[in-house]
Amino acid sequence: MNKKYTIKDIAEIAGVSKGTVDRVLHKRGKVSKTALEKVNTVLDRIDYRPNLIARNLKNTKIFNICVLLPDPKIDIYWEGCIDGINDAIEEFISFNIAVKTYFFNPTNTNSFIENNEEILKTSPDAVLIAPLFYKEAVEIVKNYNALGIISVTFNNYLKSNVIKSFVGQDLFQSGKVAGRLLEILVKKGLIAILHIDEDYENAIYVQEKEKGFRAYFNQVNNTNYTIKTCSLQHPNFKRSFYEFIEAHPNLAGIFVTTSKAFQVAEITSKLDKKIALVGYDLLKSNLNYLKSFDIDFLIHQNPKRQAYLGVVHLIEYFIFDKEIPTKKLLPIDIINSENANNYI
Amino acid sequence: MNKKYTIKDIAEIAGVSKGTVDRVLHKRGKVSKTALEKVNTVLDRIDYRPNLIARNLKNTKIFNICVLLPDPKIDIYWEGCIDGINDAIEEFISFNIAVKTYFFNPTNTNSFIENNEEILKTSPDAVLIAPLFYKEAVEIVKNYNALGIISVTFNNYLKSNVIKSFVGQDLFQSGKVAGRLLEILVKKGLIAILHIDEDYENAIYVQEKEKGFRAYFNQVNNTNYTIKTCSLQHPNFKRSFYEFIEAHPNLAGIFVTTSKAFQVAEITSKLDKKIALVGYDLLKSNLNYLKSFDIDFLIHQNPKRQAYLGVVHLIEYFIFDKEIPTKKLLPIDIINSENANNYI
DNA sequence: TTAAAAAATGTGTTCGAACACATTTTTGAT
DNA sequence: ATCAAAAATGTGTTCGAACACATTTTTTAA
Repeated sequence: MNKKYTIKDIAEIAGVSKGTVDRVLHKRGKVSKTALEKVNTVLDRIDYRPNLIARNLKNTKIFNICVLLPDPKIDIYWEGCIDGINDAIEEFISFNIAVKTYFFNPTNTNSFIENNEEILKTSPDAVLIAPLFYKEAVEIVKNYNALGIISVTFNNYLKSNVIKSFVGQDLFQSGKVAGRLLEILVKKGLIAILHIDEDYENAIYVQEKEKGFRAYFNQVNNTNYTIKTCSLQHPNFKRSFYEFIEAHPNLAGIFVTTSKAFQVAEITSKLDKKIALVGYDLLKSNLNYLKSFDIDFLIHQNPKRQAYLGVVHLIEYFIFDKEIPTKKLLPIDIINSENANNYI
Repeated sequence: MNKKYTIKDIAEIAGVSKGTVDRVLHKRGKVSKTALEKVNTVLDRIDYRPNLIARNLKNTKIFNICVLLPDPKIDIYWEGCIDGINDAIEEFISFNIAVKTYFFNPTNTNSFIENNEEILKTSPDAVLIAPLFYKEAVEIVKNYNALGIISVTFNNYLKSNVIKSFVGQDLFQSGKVAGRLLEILVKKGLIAILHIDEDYENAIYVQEKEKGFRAYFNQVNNTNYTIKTCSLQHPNFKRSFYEFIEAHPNLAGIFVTTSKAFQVAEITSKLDKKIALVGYDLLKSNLNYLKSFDIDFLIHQNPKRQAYLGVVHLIEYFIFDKEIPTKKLLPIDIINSENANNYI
């Protein structure tokens, strides 16, 4: 382990006071050219790293981080985020960090906007935000930037040059993962890409998954398959899905692009032929069908870890002056009946 | 955020000096019953948590952690551990932690023992150890315990009541994961469990994988398969494997229990029929065959994260008085051609 | 009762970075 | 040359926990 230098050491070596060293390090106050050169000569020679422990003890400013995400009571997918956020809080409990979580109704843009107003009242230093509503989110982060508030997004990618960072999964690539899985599950026939309860035209993230899925089959140039997109909505989901099945007797596999594979499995599990099924997310109802082999694989988006990393990145930025990665992509976890328990 | 109390606050509320509060907190020196009660009454009322930042600034003892693992130059599987260890070091760079890594030759118990002697000379506070040599490792950790040195194992489980913790993968369960994967890959026929270059009688870890694999098929009671164990060694590996293939024309799938699936793929990729293949570990040579679909899945043991967690657990124990989990099992990551890049 | 020893308490210092403010030096104007 | 202002430097303090050591109080023995 290299010797750890202190400001006092540098002052002694350079022949100046610790006040002058401090002023050089922080470009603060006034320093003569002579003193500046003396100190910089020493700094060039040694690997000085400030004692971050000491720094944080002295600094009493509390950094205020807000998290804005959909209400897990309305969409259970987001439940793990709470744990992820709390893990981050606990890990940095000794540092001056305040983290506050706000939930918006994922079916109501007004809720999104109102919660944002509440957040602004707290004068946050940074906001971690799941930008479900694209248009509104773009305006919000622009406003943050104007106010000097750092914004980081997670789960849903938002193209914007004022966002500091994105934490999430490469959805295009996850579509390719699903493609490979379905290729193994099904030797030939029709594979449906199923969007459930999504406004397909506006849901960029399901489009990305579909693109990746199709790209996989283009890439391997496998002509044994027909791929068909199908977009179904509640409350007619069941009836529409039955009609789709009857209209496509060579249906062999289904790729569900949202968390709702369990709704498909509920129906396919009762058919007298096996239809392969790949979906997303470790909801309890999905897991039940995974364990009974009615769902073959799930792709884990790990919202808990997304939220955790989003908060940790911000904390480390404030506390340790650590660079925030522009984009942090999570692994694309493939889940089967036998490894599911390791991920929940 | 709750108010953070200091020792000074407690002293004021209790009507004693901060020295007395310190003595109560640390059961140090002498404290009268009266003062003890006064302070404890306050402590019962508030959630006092010491400022760990301040504590670590004052404490100048350097905790000495050693890591003993196989030489990645000899077995590349362990290469990621270096990065994992360095990540942990970097993350706690501001704390008084010294981490030193020692490599032993994984084919030579003397090397293991000699490195252990070197470690003992440094009077470590803790050792993270990959106990490849079961018998020798048991003696070593007993000695550590007698010397008050904390030992944590990773990757290979070692049954011992003096080891503080194990970080690794549930190998039995990983065998079940492989079972489910092979069940999907192959509808019927012979599946071989292949141990390559392992002294099967002594290699508990490949036995565990096999047990898990067989347990999966017992559990689903699927009679479409015959499962056969095969143990092959270099330098006759190729010849023996060809003989095995010719002796078993209905061979449909292979489960390789070690990192050496690439050696199998080298041969199966040239056959005029497809044999499904599931192996372990993201060695470059395995990844190449995964990308060309000659290996269908790999199970990632994530040695990097094992080493990282092992070191982090020790650091947090020393620095934050954090409990070390007795056993920390990593997720059993299923890797296909499309998500591999996310894990390397 | 008194003095010495033991018990108990209180005060000051340390860790290292950040920074306020006191003090010294330099510069510019008269 | 002198004085005032600006530039520059140095010293002290703060953050909170741990702990050494000075000081006070209580107990014990004669």
